[in-house]
Amino acid sequence: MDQQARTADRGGAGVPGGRRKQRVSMADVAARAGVSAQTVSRVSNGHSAVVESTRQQVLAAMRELGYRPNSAARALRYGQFNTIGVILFGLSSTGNSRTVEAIATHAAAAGYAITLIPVGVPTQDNVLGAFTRMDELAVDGVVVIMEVHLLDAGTVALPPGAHVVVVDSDAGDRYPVVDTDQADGARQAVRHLLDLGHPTVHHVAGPEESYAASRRADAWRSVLSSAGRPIPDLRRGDWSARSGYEAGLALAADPSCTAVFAANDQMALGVLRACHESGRPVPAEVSVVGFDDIPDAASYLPPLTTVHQDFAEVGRRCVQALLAQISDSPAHPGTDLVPTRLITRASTAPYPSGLRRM
Amino acid sequence: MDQQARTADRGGAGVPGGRRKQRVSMADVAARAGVSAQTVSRVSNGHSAVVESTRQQVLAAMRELGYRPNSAARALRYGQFNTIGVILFGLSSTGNSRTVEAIATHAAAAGYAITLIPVGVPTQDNVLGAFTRMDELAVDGVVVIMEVHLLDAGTVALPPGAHVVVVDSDAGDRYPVVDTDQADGARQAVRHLLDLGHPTVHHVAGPEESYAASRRADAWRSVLSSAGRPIPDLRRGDWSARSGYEAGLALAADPSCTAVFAANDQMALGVLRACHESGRPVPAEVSVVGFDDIPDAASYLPPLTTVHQDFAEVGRRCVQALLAQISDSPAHPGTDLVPTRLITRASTAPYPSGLRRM
DNA sequence: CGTGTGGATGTTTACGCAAACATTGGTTGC
DNA sequence: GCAACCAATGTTTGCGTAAACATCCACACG
Repeated sequence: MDQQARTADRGGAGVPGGRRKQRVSMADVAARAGVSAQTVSRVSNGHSAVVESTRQQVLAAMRELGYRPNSAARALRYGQFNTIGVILFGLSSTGNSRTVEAIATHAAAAGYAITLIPVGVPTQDNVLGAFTRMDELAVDGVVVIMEVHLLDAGTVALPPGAHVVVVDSDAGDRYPVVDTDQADGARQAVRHLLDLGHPTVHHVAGPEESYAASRRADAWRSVLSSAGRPIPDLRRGDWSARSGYEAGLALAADPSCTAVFAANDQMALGVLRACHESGRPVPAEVSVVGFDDIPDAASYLPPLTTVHQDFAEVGRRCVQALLAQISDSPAHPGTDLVPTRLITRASTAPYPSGLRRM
Repeated sequence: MDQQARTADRGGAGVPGGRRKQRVSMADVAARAGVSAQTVSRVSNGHSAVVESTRQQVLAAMRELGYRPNSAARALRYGQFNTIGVILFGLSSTGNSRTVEAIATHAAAAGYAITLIPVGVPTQDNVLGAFTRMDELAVDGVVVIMEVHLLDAGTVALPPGAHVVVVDSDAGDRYPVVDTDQADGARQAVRHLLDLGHPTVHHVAGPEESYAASRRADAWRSVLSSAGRPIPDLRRGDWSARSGYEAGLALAADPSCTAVFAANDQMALGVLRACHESGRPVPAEVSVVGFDDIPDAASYLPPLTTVHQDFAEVGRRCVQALLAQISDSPAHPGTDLVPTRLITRASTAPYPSGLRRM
């Protein structure tokens, strides 16, 4: 009775109608092929020499049984999982999904899977919690994509000894950081507008907590300042087109405003709409530059001049840096900047311009 | 420096200078607390009764040593990983990232991590490969987000016995499917335009391979047909704003075209631009409806009337269905439709209209 | 021919955890 | 007062894998 029950819930009953996915193990393959489990292991990993005939037998057995190595066991044995963890705040935000996709792709190419933990609210506790979870999951390294000032402020200290790469942060003195060259991108944008003859450039910035937003705003300010131009009050949005629209309405109402640098394309879209509705044609009266170069930007009205960000490259470098760390161990703090470039489209024009309407 | 000895014989040899992240195991905690490993396990899982004083001692030891359970060992023991795999084609495509985010969030709430494998080119081999990888990773279930006709065509058969939920596919007869109610959304869009008095509705469809695109196009055709309206030739885009723009140029050149239903918001954006550039104001001369309700749509010129899709809900239901399957086992094929609703904004207007310009 | 040599394969063991079983010591019930 | 019992805790075992070590056998060489 006991015996039976024992066997039963072992193999897979328990649940009504439930055949527990009985995995095929090396032992099964070994039995089938008439060899030892170790030989199966050798074939599976191609390590030691196995005589060809044996090899074929084992392979055949594997095929017939549908054998798949169990990565849990492997991980237990090796202490590593061939998995990279990604902790991020907001997957749907413009660049993040593309960065993650690139990370996943490159990781996959190196035989790593990626495990994702989104953090809803970026508090210290949540980030640390995510890290703990990653630790339990025995990931080999972690990419933290956290645009907010959490890591740089030093409020959150990542577990020492863990392999980690940070994206979009100012923690370059303490962690290896991969980031888009925010400052240079913003400089290009502002200079472009200045070069067109605009006396100064207004800025619709991203939220205060955002590291990228600060960097862009800082660069904007510094270019204006070193060019000896007046620095208008900065308007803040929250990255959304709606917030850009609101800021844009205010800007459009100011006749002295002829050039706007929005900290991302969505907000630029909002500015475009605000200008349009306020009867200030773009680019005839107002020039607008965005940031990100999302695919849609080329189809805005008018097509948006913007700063192209190479998210895929960011992802690639993350994986590269992480893998280097995993195999080489020593992590070198420092910031790896991915260049940006200005894409000139139809939303910017020389100033002063003939008052042609668009 | 007892750590040295440990490190030396434990994992850390091999690599020069490599201190392999020496994990703290139950045995370590047990030793520290002066109890058996099993007791630590009991405390860790809160299963059997442990006397309070012992419990506290163990907890203290855990804290001091920074103990984290090793999920690899756990997975090996239990045969399951508390991980959900997500296989998808194109993370950055509009809805996917939001769906994935919702999946990750809900999965996390249930104590599951998610592992992501993006498939670059959706061929049978790649999908199967991803599945194999998931299998190796010993995930407990898999969500497949694959908008292309791969699964429905039956070309790709998912491994039987695996717990799986499919998003965005027509495989409802063979797998549990969670999907947005594409057909109903499209119907709402087309009816809306018809109700406004337009004699018929043109359609800019998504790519042929896309399941969602087919469903939307079918619904469009069926509404027109049952209303006894002429069915214009359908134009195909590839979801991008650019392709929408190209289709839009052709449409705008046709004076009989007064209403356009674009299969997604991006293409609608392109149509908007095409109409604008062709001097056919929206909505005065042409009404345009999109699909998805991406956040930006509200800021288009003019703000876009579109069909709202609840990606988060799709993600939620995926997890729910998958978890039910994991604990209950029997999977019931069938399609779970998440409702859509039309969001009326400024891109649609009655027809015929006074010829006011926008 | 015996002895070494080395290649092919088998056996043992440990990775960290937890279920099953064993042990201990203190109650309870008759 | 002793058997039956229970609660707290310890011991054994096995999950699937692969490194380390142990065998075995064929072949070469003195």
